[in-house]
Amino acid sequence: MEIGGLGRFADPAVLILTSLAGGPKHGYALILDVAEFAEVTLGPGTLYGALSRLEQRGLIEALPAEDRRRPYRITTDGAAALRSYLEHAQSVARRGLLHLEAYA
Amino acid sequence: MEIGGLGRFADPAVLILTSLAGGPKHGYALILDVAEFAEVTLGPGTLYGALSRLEQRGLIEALPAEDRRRPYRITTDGAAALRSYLEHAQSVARRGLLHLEAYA
DNA sequence: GCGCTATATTACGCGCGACGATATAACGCC
DNA sequence: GGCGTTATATCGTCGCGCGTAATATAGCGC
Repeated sequence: MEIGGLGRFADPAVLILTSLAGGPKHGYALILDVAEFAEVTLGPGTLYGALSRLEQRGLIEALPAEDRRRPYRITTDGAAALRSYLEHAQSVARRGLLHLEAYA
Repeated sequence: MEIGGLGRFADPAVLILTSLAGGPKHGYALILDVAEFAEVTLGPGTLYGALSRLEQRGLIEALPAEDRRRPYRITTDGAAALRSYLEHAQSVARRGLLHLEAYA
């Protein structure tokens, strides 16, 4: 972890939902997709832990397994929750970046 | 905590830095400011805990106390860390919201 | 058969956030 | 003048969830 920084935005639940909003995926594919678009590498424990919590909360649902793959899909509730979260995050980010303009 | 949701974006460190990017503030004023612009109420433990961690990491610095108030200011490092964090968060949020357009 | 990729599960430690209790000072109310 | 309320900060503790790593197994290349 880079010294002195905040790190990136790396909430596993949000990253997973964001990836699943682009289409159903199984765990391993999520790791790769998230690593690509968010430059954050989720460890297996982090990922599968977050997946089961998300499923328990009804934000994602499991699809019939193919092979050894266990795919997940975002639910309507999940999409709604993600949208409201991201809109809120955007508004905070805009405010912050605006204030930061003063700092060269 | 609202049933079934993600909650809002509520990382205390980021909310505090975002608020301080708008000017120095002491702890109690931070609680009020954050509550206003982020609709998130930080409890005292949450806030002061995050404050000392941020100070240890050099992202904020304490100013001379007035009265019983202990004001803090964001540092150059803090501003840089915040900016890169928020830009990254924005890019994730944009991607997510774009994908979500498919969902009605 | 060996090693590497793909894919998932489980266990454990620990940071940190959530919440509550406590302290104290200043102000307004009646 | 005592009382409730706001302002302001500290501390303790409890548990969730992240991070990491170890493990399992299947398939492919060679």
